[in-house]
Amino acid sequence: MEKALNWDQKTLINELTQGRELVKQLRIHLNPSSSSTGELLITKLLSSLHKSLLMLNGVKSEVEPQPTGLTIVTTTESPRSGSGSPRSDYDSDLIRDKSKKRKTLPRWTEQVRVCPGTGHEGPLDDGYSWRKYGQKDILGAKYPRGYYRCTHRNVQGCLAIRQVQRCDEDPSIFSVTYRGRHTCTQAPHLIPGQSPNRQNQDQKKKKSPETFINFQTLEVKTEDLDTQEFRSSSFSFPSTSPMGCLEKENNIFSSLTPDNHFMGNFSPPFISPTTSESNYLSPYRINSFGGQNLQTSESDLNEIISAATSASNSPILDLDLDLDLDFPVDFDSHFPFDTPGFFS
DNA sequence: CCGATTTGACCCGC
DNA sequence: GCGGGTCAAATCGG
Repeated sequence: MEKALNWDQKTLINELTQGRELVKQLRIHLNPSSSSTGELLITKLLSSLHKSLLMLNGVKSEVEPQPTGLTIVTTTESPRSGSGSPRSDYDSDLIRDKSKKRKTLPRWTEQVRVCPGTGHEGPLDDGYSWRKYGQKDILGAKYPRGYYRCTHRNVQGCLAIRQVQRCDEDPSIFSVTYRGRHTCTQAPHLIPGQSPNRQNQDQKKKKSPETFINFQTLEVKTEDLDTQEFRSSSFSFPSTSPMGCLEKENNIFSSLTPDNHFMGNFSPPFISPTTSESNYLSPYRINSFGGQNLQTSESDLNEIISAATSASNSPILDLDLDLDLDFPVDFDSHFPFDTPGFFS
């Protein structure tokens, strides 16, 4: 998307990126719970690398060289105060209680490609249970846009929403827009590393024989974020052909989550069973603390946080703090989110 | 029977 | 008025 930087920069970025990945791997190798100091150091290291990368790229993003050859781009999506915030039940709540909420819901878009050759395509499954509540033909778009919300919306009040739209030119590419974060404690199948062979399903049962098997995140766009991260998100579902699309990479889940760290917003359970046996270590944690993949989301909070960040010079304060009132914003940056029941 | 999807109507911001 | 987003009744499917 973005034009390429000059070669030196690219090389530099490449190196930094590699360094970052190495650090992440190092983190994995270290017993995460044993050394908080080590963890902190790593976090800081990552932060430095991250900042360097950001500086190189400016605020906007740039291509991160992919070991897999896949190009992932992260871009900032201009905030659109958006149309349509009609009254849905939950919307009404939000609107009545705090009208700003809706507009500032964290939002990011991912370009996801269904792997060709698998013969599978269709609804993307990121590990969460989505319930379709609408579909709409979009002007200028060849394919309709599907609207999904978290299945547990009613039960747990989870406000996560997802919009899926197939790309005009390349039907194998879906543009998946997420809005809001999952506040629900998702089903067990969400816990990656636990039972890799049971990660999709929940939705797409019926008439869509097409079960999503492999996809790649090509692009991640975020909105309301001033902290960007290049995302190297390439992953594949092992359902049929784990290596269908790409070779396994140990950074498969290095930076998948656009925003959620602990809330588990979009943490696809892409643990290739052939890739990782790290049962003892939840990738969530890795993700979460991949550290700076996290971003602030709510624009309002954003300001506050960025201010705080620059002021305190805290390394990883660009955590997603869209916790609203549910959560104090002052938790420690190296809070042990690996606590399983942390949110329940 | 229950939960998910479909689909036309409705709402709302621009 | 238009278009995007959501609702909700009807329908589907296990």
